[in-house]
Amino acid sequence: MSDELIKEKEESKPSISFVEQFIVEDLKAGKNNGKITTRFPPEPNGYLHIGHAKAICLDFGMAKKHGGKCNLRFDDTNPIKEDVEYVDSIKEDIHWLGFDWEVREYYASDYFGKLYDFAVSLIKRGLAYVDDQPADLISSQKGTPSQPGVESPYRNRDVKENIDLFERMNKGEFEEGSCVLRAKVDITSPNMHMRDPIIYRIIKTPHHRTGSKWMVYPMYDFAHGQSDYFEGVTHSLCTLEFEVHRPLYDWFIDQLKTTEYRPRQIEFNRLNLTYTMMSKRKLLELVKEGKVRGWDDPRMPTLCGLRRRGYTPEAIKRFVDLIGYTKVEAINDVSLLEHAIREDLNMRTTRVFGVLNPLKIIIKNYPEGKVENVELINNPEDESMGKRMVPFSREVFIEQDDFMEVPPHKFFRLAPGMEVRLKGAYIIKCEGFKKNDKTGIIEEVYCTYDPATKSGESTSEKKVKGTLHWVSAQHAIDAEVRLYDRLFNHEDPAGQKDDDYRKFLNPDSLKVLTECKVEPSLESAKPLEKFQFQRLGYFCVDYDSTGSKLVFNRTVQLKDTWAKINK
RNA sequence: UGUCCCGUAGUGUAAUUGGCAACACGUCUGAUUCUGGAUCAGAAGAGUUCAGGUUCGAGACCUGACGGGACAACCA
Repeated sequence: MSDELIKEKEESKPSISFVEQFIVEDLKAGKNNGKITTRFPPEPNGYLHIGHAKAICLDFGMAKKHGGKCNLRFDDTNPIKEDVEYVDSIKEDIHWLGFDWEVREYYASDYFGKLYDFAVSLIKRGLAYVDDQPADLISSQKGTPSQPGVESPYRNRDVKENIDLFERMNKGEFEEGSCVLRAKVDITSPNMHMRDPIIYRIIKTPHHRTGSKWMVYPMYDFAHGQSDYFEGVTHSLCTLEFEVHRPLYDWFIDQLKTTEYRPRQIEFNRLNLTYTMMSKRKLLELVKEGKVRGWDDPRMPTLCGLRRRGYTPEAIKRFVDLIGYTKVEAINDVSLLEHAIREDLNMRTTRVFGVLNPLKIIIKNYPEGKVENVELINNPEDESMGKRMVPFSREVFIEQDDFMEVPPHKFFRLAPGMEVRLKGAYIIKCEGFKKNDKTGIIEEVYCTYDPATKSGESTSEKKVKGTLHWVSAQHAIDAEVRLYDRLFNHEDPAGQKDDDYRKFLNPDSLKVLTECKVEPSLESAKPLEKFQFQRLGYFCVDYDSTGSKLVFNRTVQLKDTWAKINK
């Protein structure tokens, strides 16, 4: 290939998603004056999860890239399920991800008046009617996906009566469930959503924003598209399951529009991740049943859970970028998410020493009482992060896994007669150990060090295969470390027809280690601060930390080829 | 028995809109390394669900199968 060809290839634009292609086509065609406005429409009935992050990135991302705005709109049409608690957390999570709706914080409930008026207008045009039948009857008259529905006996009530009834519904004169307002579309349509959909129902539970002003609330299909319309949204991006709603979305817009402007719904695939699930209802169950410690349990796929786990917004956005937007219902491998966070944390975290399962090493020829401060590089990937001093002394802790009485082939760590380097300090040689005869546990290991091998000023030619992390016993700080594993031991726990997802909960998803030792520089670490514990993984200070006790969450392990060889 | 959507290496996405499949993750080599990390070099792995058709030429277009999914909440 010629240099020019290579250059051409490198400069060619990365492909854009089908969603963006539609947007670009619309913009080029001059639709809606060639402008773009999007919206992110969460229902305030739960916490945001990483699946929402995918939608947020698209909604805000497309608007920004093409010179438009993205509104935040709470889809709060069901007071029974919704709460302000969720509104606040949703706003916090969007900001944390790095997106901003500026002053455009809207609520579907802002439009209850307009929506009501539109409903009345439909009634007047003979396009909506009050149905007095009970829910199960209406439902059975709708037919099934393969059988057309039949008309309600109330379908042809006259306009005056319909208006009167609808007004009285809203005044609270009727019981919940006693009647509904339906759009008159096509009861025989092959699309169930077109079979005279219910557009208003009576709910007497007070709404978190409008209180008891309304007794009648619009259904999703009657609120969403219209809200888009009221806000001037041009591209209403949602997930695949709303594909069958689109004809109804368009039908309402047709009844509503007075100019050329119209919003367009485009559906993309939702995010599925292996070994977890995104159902808000099921996540709520995990919380309520105490299967996890709350919405922000670091094992949860919620944004607050990932945040507490040590994930960064950059890594999440990078991940979302990697998986793309298509119409294929896919399940994404968590290993890709883990790749994204490792890549990010590798560049930004300070390397520190932390020993999870301490084993004491006594260096017999190192003077008692002597302390040396050895210099360590904070991040080999980024020189500007500087260096720090770490105390070294006669007794240090190393990882239990780093010593074996009878080492297997290719074990480059400590074993009787073997030499290893204590990173940043000296090369030591194992001369013996103390073993508890009853338990078989190695309690202490005895070594000698070679003073000529000090890091940085070594006068020795000596080389060793293994380098260990360590913490000086007398200087070590105690810490608790929480190790997380996948919450479920099935790739698709919620997708098994015959089995409840609870059956697949991983009993080992949380391991708490309380005897850990970390280097003294971590003393003042604050919640959410992130580190690489050398040779182990990335860790993040938990909110549970107190002045006297540090608690760390393991975000993700480092790749471990030794563990792989060992299998 | 319906309508709609989808089907490209193990996984997720590409393929200049018809010119004989690329990237990322993962996997496996090797180099390097005071992190068995990172980095670097390289390899294996799909002939695009199947069968027809249109075409000089099809992953892409058409038809039909097959497979997966969505739709029967007074949820969103």
